[in-house]
Amino acid sequence: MNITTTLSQAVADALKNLYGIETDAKTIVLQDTRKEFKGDYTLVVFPYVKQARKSPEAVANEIGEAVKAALPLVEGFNVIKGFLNFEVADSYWTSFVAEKAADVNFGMAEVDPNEAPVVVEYSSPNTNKPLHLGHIRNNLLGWSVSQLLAANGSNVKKVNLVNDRGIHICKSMLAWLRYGNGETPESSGMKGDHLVGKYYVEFDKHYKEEVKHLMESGVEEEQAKKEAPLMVEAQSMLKRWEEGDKEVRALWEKMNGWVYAGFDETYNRLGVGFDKVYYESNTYLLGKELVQKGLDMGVLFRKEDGSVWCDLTGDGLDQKLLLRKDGTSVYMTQDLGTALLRHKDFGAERLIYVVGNEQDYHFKVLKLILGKLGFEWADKVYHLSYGMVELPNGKMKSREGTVVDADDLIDEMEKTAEEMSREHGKNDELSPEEQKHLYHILALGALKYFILKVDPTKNMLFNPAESIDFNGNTGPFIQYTHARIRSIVRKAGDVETLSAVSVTMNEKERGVVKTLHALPETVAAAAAAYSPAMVANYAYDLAKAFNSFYQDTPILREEDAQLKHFRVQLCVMVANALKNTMNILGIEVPERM
RNA sequence: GGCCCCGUAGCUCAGCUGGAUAGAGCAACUGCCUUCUAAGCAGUAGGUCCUGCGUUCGAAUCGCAGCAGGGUCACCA
Repeated sequence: MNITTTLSQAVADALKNLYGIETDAKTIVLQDTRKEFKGDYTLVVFPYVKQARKSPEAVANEIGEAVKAALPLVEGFNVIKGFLNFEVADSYWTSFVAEKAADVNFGMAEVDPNEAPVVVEYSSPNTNKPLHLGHIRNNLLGWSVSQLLAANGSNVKKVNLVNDRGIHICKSMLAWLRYGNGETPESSGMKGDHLVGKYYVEFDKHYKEEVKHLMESGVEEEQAKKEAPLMVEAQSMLKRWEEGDKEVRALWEKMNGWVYAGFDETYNRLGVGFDKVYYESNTYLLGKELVQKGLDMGVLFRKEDGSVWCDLTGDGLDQKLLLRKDGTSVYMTQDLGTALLRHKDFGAERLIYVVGNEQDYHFKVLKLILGKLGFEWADKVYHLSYGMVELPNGKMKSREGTVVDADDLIDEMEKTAEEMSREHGKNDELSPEEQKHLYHILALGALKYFILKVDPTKNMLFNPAESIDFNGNTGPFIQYTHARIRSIVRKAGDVETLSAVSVTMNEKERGVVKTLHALPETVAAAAAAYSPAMVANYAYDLAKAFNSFYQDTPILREEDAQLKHFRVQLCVMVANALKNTMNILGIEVPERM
């Protein structure tokens, strides 16, 4: 059993025996003892002094005595004001290391593939322009949360819902027909998604001119925006698409094909992927039967003009449109349909949507309506709502050209990683391929860590200069620590398994061991909070604890064989823990750098 | 304007269900490489935890009000 649960139980027993206070052991909180005091776990006794009718010091001492008598593992305790610090015997920590050192997956749960899956949707791009920094946060989060839930034992399925149809795609198609002169990714050497994005911008440029001209000839702005010939034509193209017009469909397939090739390249570089990809062109009609069902059930209603709505005023929200008066569906309608489809496809235990917080309202409504439609799994829908990424000079605006392109950013990071590595000159003996791979994982390590270390729910500032920093609280720092440890472990050769565990630890070793010990509970807490940031912070703490230990404690140079083995095993455990936690973040960790 | 989120060191961020003197990194300044990788370690300096009131033995954390910032309120997705 885990030491903290054992301790909690002993405390609960003591409370009952000493003062007749009945408590559930689970409600007893033990916190890590602060560094400046002696001890490992601290119980705050203030909550019990009233019932015990004694001073905090007296209560702490009495509980301390009782627990110490009950648990041999508790070697001693000290009391400072109302704080009871338990001192856990070294033997507990050393046997923990001896037991777990050989477990390369310590702290990582096994996944049962037969269990009902947790379905995570993320990425979900539009196919009219390339991926940018905002998408990067989404992709990294989606991937990492999937890894995190899997590390906590969930059977995770990652899905992507590609928005491959709609007016925005028609705009790119139309502009390409008009101004493209048959340009292709091959003919131009341009990545497919960038090429299509180029024509999306092109459309916007010409469209704005048309609107401007119309307004100059006296047309109202709103009217002009609707009447501009390009817009009219894009609309008619969308209509032809929906009617299955062969020509339009062929062009649509061609250009989407370019985009997918481009996306795949970016996904590969980012190291993310999916178990299943849905396309909106296949799912956008879903949800209409649900509307009928809702009408039959009386949870939806039809207005005089024929449009269908859901009344959410009883829930403190507005009325929500589900079918236009012409019978066509809206985003919400589709999302209801795809949720049902996904529920059926996977028999999912949970449906997680990694979508920015600007859609909080949408998902609130989605869950409500699913509930009203009688789906008991509505409360299994979880919107993993993440904050926006801002730049030092403000928000990203595609129209103002202030977007940070995903591919450019990765290129930039790789270039910097190469420069930094060459400067250090430690990797000259690696082959060119190995060097290239190293630069890649360092670049992505820096980028991913920079983004994932921030609490997902919070808006974050992306400062390009800081993101490529390789010192301090960064991905490369942790990668470096791993490489350093691996170097020691390689030099140590085969390490015997520790049999006797009677070593005396120094404070630095204790720090490392205790941090390692906290790995399983950290993963569990992070998974419960859907927060890769908690894992990132843990990895950083562990690396820091190790480096501090490494600095002034001999490992291979240690003469005492027992101690040396113990320390090497610590190294092995830390290396594994760093590798596994970084893997949760989608960050690869090098053997040397 | 209604609803939602947010405000911690010069900057970027931690601080879990309330607990001891609020912590890291960057930037600034000091030291430490003939010794297991200095992408490191050790240290100095830097705070009205936005403001006020309240709950409590105890508040950065909970509640209310105010101020500042952001998001959202489409027959767009």
